[in-house]
Amino acid sequence: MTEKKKKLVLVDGSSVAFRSFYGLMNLDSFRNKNGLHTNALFAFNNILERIFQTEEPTHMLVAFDSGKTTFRNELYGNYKGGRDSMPSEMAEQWPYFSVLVRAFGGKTYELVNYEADDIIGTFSRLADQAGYDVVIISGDKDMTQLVTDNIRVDITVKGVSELKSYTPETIREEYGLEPLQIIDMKGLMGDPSDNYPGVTKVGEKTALKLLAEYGSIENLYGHVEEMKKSKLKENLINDKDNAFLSKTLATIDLDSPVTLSLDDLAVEGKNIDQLVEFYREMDFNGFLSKLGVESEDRSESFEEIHFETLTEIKPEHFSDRMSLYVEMLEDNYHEGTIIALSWGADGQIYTASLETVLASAAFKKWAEDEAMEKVVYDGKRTTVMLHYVGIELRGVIFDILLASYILNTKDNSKDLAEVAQEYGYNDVSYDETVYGKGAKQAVPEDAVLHDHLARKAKAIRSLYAQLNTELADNVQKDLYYDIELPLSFVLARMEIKGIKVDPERLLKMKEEFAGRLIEIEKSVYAEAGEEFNINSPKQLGVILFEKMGYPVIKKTKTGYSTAVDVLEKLQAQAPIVEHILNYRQLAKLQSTYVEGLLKYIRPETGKIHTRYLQTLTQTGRLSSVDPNLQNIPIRMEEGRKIRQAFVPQKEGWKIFASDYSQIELRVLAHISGDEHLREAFIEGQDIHTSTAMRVFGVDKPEDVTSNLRRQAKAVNFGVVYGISDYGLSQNLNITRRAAQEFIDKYFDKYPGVKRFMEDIVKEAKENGYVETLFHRRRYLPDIDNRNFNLRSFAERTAINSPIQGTAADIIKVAMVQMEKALEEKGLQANMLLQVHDELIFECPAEEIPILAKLVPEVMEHAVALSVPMKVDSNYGDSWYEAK
DNA sequence: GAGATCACG
DNA sequence: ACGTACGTGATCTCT
Repeated sequence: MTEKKKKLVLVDGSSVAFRSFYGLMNLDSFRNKNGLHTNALFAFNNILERIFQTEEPTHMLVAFDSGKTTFRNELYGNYKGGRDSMPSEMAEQWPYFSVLVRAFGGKTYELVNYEADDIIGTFSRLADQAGYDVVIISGDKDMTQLVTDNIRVDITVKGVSELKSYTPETIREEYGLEPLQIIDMKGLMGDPSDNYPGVTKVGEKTALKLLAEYGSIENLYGHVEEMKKSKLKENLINDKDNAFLSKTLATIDLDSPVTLSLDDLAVEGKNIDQLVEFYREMDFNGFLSKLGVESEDRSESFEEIHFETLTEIKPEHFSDRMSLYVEMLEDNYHEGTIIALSWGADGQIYTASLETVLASAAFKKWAEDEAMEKVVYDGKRTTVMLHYVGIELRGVIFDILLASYILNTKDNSKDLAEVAQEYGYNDVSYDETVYGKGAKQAVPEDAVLHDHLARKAKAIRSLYAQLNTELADNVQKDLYYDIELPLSFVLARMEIKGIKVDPERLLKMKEEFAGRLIEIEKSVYAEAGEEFNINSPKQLGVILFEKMGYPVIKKTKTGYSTAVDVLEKLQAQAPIVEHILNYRQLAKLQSTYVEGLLKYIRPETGKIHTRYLQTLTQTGRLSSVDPNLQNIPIRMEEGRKIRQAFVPQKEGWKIFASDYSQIELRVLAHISGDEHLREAFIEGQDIHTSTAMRVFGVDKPEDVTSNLRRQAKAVNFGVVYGISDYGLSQNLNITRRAAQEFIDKYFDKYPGVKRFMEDIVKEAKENGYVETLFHRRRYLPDIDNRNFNLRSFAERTAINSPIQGTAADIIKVAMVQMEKALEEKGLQANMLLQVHDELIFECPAEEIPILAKLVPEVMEHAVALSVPMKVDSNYGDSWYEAK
């Protein structure tokens, strides 16, 4: 047996610790019982776990910077000068990083006068020479200078959740440089974060260009006089000293006087006792459970809970304002099975099996009694689950999950324990701990199960007052009580009602598509000269760009892009592309819509019951799953025919649909107050034509060509998305410069919109969040991030969220009112679907004239804006015909 | 489980 | 200089 090759993992402890800290900036939610912040330790633990799992190192070292000054300060006094001191939230965690590493069985090391980089550089060289495989993990790209055939460098991206690997090949690909030339690049660029200058006005692009030509700083300066006169040449000459100094500073010392040998770095294996102790100290209960010690230890640390598991339920087991929890492991409550239930109030908690509950009249009576108020966790889910066992839940006055989502859209876990912990309540286990996950998921013995459910019932009841107060503090009680909570029950009824889908229609399409797919496949193979999997972008890329030699237009992380916009650019020169596009379109329809939907038709009723996720999106929109009925094709006629399968539930009934016209732009007109945008809506103009006239200086609407209108439409969309020149240029296939001109023109003509955009970003910076008209919040922690990408994204989000979110608020109000109106008028019509700005109903044919008046009436006046709302309606024998 | 692609607003 | 349009979900391939 050959010995396994030795593998050394070197972690840049200081840099990864900081990345952990800033990557998981949710400071408030990561504190242990003593108030110590633990966010960075939590993230650091994750990365250590991943290292041991994926790399399986035989040797390992985590290096830390030591002290304030190093030999580099002797070369350059200002080295790393001007840095803010470590935030106190980080400083208090600092001593624990090495404790954690040692518990994992790894070594830590620091060396006076040297940085972590130098320790790592030195050991990587030693290990490379000794024939080890070496992996370096850091948040600092400078490390890539250490890459060799045996040394790989992984740099953290997105906090620490992702790593990007650098090998000699990837460095050549990305920079066109050999690893050692990274030092020259840094020399020319300098490093603002380490506070040393390079050559004035030289950034990455220029540095790469220079190195492509001259190879190194030394050679560059050997030939600098031969360069033709330019600002660049001047700067290079002036800053020569800087360039050489900063190259020296950027060079990692491969020969630092380390006092350990490679053998000292051998991995010792996890010290479970130390890990358990550490996790307990930090309150990392999730990690404890992964060690398999959680359940006993954790429940020991729990307060004892008093509850009764009933085998016979009587009226005295109920009182007003109790919590209610119904347990089911499946996500999809339309087809899952209830395991058991729990309910109660202070000092009076009960649990019972489903069988026991169904055998008693008392439970049903209490559950259905509107006057008996209940607090729940996920009211919609609870309502639907109980409906399927013949109980119509009423009297729900508070939903913890829904409230938590309103308070912070990020706090929306389906596991009650996670949300509870967010609010400082820890006396309840995670579902994963109790039930396990994946293939190992199972219901535990009754004692454990009922204890878990009793704790949930207690948690729900305890959290109610706290969340209610926070809603009041945030001025969100109206949003919660008048919109979201009533809506959850409207949605429950829509889901339960379901929509009828004609399987015959879909089966016909399936057959037709199958035949055509085979034909198209043949054409593709004929053009390509071989058979391959057209569904594989990887294989398709090889055929298109290697075998057939078409020009590469765009690349993805993993290879060639074969997305539509790329293929369309090839269409003129590549006959195969037409077939591929046809294939893609049909394959999508076939797998996602024809076959996909058929799977969801319930044979007993012929209906599909989607689930709306009310606590998922960051803007307040709904989403739809299992199946998604909010993305049924409409843009292409071929796909639109799918809608022919969506029909009314009864003979002689019709499908009726109403949609808001331009709701987001109307919302923008309202909240920005821009007079020109408002005027266009008040006067009932076509908004894109009106924008075209103003932006392109056209006097009469009839002179706006379809092309101008199309461009204006793209600009309008761009505005709603938080416009950027690049985004618009991509969308319109024009130059960035032209796009920027459009944008400038637009802002010139719609100054109110411009002001809104500036103000809302300012507001986000001041408050840390933005709001809709109804005070729905979205927190934007990245709004001040030093990373340009993250910050820009947060800024665009600050612009878009109040617009998209207010539109979502409006249709939600309309839905609540709509259901009430249908009820009051005693109509048979059912509201079935919501697709962001439209509502779809079914009704007897004779009710069509009533709906045609009632629905737009309700939708248009659900909310009064400073511009009118407009709603268009249609109806027919299927969803397809309601267009 | 992630990435690419494509369906919708 | 940076590298992008905003919000979603399902399916397929591939590691």
